[in-house]
Amino acid sequence: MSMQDTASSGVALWRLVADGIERGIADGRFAAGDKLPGEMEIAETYRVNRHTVRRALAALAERGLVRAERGSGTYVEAQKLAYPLRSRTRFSEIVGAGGREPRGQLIEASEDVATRELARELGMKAGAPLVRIEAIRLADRTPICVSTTWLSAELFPNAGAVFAATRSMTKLLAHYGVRDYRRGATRITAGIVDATDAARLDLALGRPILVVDATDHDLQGKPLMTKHSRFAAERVEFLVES
Amino acid sequence: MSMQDTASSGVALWRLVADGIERGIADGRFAAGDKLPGEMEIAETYRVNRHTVRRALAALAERGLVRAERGSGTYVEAQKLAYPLRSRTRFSEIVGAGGREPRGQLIEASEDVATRELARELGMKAGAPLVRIEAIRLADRTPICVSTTWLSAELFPNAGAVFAATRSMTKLLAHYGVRDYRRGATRITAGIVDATDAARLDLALGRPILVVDATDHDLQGKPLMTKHSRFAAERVEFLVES
DNA sequence: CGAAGTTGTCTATGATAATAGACAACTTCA
DNA sequence: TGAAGTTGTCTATTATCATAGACAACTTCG
Repeated sequence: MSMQDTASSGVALWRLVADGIERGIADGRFAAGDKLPGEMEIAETYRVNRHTVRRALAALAERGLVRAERGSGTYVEAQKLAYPLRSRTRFSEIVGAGGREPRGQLIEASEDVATRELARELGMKAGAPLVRIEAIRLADRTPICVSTTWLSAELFPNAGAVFAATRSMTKLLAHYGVRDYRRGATRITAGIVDATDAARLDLALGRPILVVDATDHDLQGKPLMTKHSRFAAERVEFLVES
Repeated sequence: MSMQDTASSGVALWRLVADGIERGIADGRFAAGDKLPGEMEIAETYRVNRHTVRRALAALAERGLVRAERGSGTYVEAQKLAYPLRSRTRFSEIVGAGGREPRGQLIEASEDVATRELARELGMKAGAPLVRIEAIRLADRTPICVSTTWLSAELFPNAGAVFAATRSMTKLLAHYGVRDYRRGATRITAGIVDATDAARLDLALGRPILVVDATDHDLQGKPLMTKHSRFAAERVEFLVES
């Protein structure tokens, strides 16, 4: 097939090939680490020139989805999501910047009371009412992390329902009039996934996780929410900027 | 803006302009009969050459969305076919109500056996003989949708030939003594047209389709046929009544 | 080692995309 | 009538898209 065969669609051929391969990766036909078919074979299935296939693969490689090994083949990258940790950290922006679609999903929302630790982080008294939101975040269809978020039940009444609707912490805060916020200190540790999180993250038992604790503040420095997140270590790599 | 300014996306500039104008028509910024901004003005808003705008407008004109009048302007021509989804849904009536002439055409008819899913929909056993009818429906000469329809080969023997002659599902059923029928649950999703359907619907590659799965029942609730239809999203607008 | 298969790179050609400028043909409106 | 604004058409140039062939560099495996 060449562009002039079909009524010109305004979409480059290599883009169609790249989209096809990417869908194959997204829906699991090609798993992480798998070897893709050879360039010649791909060219035949899409009925395009090998160079067109190379263009498509180059685009995917630039986004880090695949990696070519000379003489051997092209492999699906153990697609670790590059996750820069800055003061202005937004999951949706990070995932979107990688050309993938961010999704958030509420697992559970409940009322809670502040432990001494939580109270200190959030600048309130121990025993104060909190909203606890358990959520999962995905890039395309790949689970990236599960987070437990605590917010003041007084400042953010009904926060669980709002998050369920907006599926985004940023939008949740905007709903209460918070237009911007900053991340405070972020603590990173590692651990082994427990059974609950393993199921949520579609991870095998015994695999490592990155554990991140962080508190977000408004521009005046007032604490807004504190988070306890568990990332699938095999899918993420944090970038700490110096 | 030129293609080399942005990281090359594999989508032609004129296509971006055309999509932008089409969205303006779809969401009502430009109503049917309205005059579009002049080519120069469009070129400035999108920061492209006037010739690029003309390419975009030509693509829209070929699809019948706009009509250029020399010396005067370019006008919005058509509107989408309003397609209400009710229990009594007849393609011919919907199209006829819009003052257009409905047409149906057989693409292919073949014998098939019921998968478990089809068997459940049609209330039969898996492996039961089916007739599969691939058909296209048009309003005047514009393709609206392609449908794959499955019917019991025992209840509707030779259904393919009957449809080829009558070109209407309603008439086909009447031929077997079914005087009236109702639509059951309808499932609507969206997707991207594949190469086969693109050719049948006269759609460019990469354009969206509405995917509708539905099963029709007789007045006693017995399943008659189940359909898998793909509508050209740019030509149809579903109306779900509350 | 040697053969087969893979990715990387080079040259070359034709079609398409996008830009630029100029002018004709036509409509609208004062 | 005439000026302003619109679409239609022409030539020209540059960059990108897609194809084609050939060969190098490398990996894998018998």
